[in-house]
Amino acid sequence: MTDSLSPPEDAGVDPEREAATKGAVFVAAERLFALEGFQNVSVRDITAAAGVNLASVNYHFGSKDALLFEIFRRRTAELNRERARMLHMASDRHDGRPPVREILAALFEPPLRWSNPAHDRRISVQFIIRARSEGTEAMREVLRTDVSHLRRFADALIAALPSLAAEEIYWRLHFALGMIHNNRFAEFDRLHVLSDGVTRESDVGALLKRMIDFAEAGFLA
Amino acid sequence: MTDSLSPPEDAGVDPEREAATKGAVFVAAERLFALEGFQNVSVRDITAAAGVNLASVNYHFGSKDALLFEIFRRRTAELNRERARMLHMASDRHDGRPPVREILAALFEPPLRWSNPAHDRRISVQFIIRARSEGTEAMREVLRTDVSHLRRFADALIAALPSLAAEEIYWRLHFALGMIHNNRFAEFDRLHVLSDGVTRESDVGALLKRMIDFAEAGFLA
DNA sequence: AGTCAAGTCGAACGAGGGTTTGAAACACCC
DNA sequence: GGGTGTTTCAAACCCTCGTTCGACTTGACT
Repeated sequence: MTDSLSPPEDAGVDPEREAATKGAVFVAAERLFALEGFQNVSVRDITAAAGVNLASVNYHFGSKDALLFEIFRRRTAELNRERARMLHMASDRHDGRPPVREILAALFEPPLRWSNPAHDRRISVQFIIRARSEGTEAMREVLRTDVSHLRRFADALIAALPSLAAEEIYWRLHFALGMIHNNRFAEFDRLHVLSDGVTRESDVGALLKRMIDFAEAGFLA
Repeated sequence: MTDSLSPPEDAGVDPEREAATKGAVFVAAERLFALEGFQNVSVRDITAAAGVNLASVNYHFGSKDALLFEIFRRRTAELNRERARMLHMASDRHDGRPPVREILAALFEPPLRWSNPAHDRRISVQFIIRARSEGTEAMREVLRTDVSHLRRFADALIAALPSLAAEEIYWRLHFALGMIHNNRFAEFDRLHVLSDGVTRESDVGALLKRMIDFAEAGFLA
């Protein structure tokens, strides 16, 4: 959409390869928004962190809200694509009817894999989670109405659990999603305090297994 | 804490019975914050909705943030008190070692009962949920460090599940809490769209049972 | 009636915010 | 090398917001 402005026209999904300033703004904004919250970050904060001029945000993105929305669209698209890919592969492995456990893995693994401390997109995951509660009206409109991606998962779960009413599936899917959305830095901090340091957020592999175990049991109950 | 300012000194927890203006501000602010988000509501919005003068917020509460914090403290205290009461009753019924299901009921039922559309505190629940992601630094400090209330539940669960490592309990408690925090109006809207209107948020009794069933299965897995 | 503290009111202050502007710098092509 | 379109820059604009101020009203007590 905004690519018509950038001369190199890389036509790619890689933000860092765009016009240098635009990419720097994108990256700095995502980081600050994810760490500090949307309303707590000013355009001046972003441009200062990116080392570019104040007017860059409005020139390259139109407005602060449009910048936010563009980050949101790109990151959610990437996440949904990865989830759909995993679900599709699981479907292929099981003649179109994957078991609950693999459906949940397709739902949980992408955001959790990205949450690895060594991973670049750790910040993207926090951004997406934040968008869910602090997003602008435009973002919330998308989140509320665009459920096509979730429908694939709901349908797969309905097929995997034929004895369960569809209404039940929807509610349990809602619960499972809540488990993901709660994976904010602040919540990990609290858990760390509560458990006296026993829980280690860094071991995302173990966390993924725990989440799948918990949710699978809930679905099979 | 702020009672020293109100002449009638009702010494109660009922906000509406304070000095008329202060109570009106409290109620209007809670409602607006819960519905619109903390940063999207100005002091002018609050005082206009309450039908009082602009300066009332600073006169009665000190600052906008202090008003937010006072609402937060009162509502979380009420919620924690109710949860502790239910946990205590369950403990009495089972010689100090209540089963998982009753512990979860003590955790889930208070906020869900208050979420009933007919209930006054429906708005308070949404306020508390919002505080978790959009709260001020002071609120997040409390949420991060004051885990004494959760510890009671963690201990009860550890006692109820002696074969499970404490680390596992903490993680599963984290998941269960995520299920609650996801009960925002916006999330219910999305679920409603996804299920084509099958799911009914209004039936909180059925929702409570579904949540307990799901979480109990996860703990017993 | 007089006094004093508490509360209310309209008005203004000052800071911080997003956005706009117009000129300068740059890159590219004929 | 001139011309053209794009990008960068410093500065300013303009609005909203939280807060404060000083005067006025109210009510209780002496």
